[in-house]
Amino acid sequence: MEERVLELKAEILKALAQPTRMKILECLRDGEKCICEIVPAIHGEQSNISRHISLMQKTHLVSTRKEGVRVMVKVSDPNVFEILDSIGLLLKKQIMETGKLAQQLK
Amino acid sequence: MEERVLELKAEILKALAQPTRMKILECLRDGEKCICEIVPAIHGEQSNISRHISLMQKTHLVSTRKEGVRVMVKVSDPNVFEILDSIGLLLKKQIMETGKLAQQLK
DNA sequence: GGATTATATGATTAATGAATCATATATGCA
DNA sequence: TGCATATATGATTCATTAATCATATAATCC
Repeated sequence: MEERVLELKAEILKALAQPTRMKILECLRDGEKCICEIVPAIHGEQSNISRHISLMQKTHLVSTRKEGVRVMVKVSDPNVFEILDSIGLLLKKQIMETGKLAQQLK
Repeated sequence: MEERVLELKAEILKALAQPTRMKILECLRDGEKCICEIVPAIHGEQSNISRHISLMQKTHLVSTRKEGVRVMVKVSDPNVFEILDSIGLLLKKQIMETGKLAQQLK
């Protein structure tokens, strides 16, 4: 596979691979939300959330539009949720097979 | 979602989100391979590949078994490939919609 | 036993990432 | 105009990561 394509795929995966960003995405499952709603919903810091959203925008995971002072955010492609769900299933299987949650594995 | 589950999901995604590791996984699409085959196949450094495989083993993406001196590696769950493929599709759509590859976006 | 091959690991370096605080910008409203 | 609210961003700190070199361990074969 082309190196550049590999890097782009890795970039998308990296953008998904962070708890705070996953929280933001989960928070957007039920559609577009304003940043000022997301911040309290996930108990985050405004500046931190702002950076995470900006990062996900650069990787095209989310898109934004201004509405007055507010910035509305939505997930660009519903497949993002499918991917997150697949990871969830994978984890569930791992837990059943290895007892992952019980262990204190890092 | 539970914090611990989020972290585990993020860990899996992080383990996927690295070009060298993705190369190793792609290399394993056609089944189990010995590390000494993987190293030249992806033009990698032995010690580096060793660490990457060890990391993917900890996150249960791959499993290994010894066969003499050699260590045979395989992907633990075929869903891993499905997830990689989904990312590929997502990227393809992004490229069509945004011209990602053309841009010099980081 | 000694050489060879395969793999793992300690130590180091350089790069990147996340969080935080303080502050800047921008929009809307009294 | 001035204030309040929403968001972005510079600077900093701390932690994590990937790669590399050198070396250690382990299995096989002569």
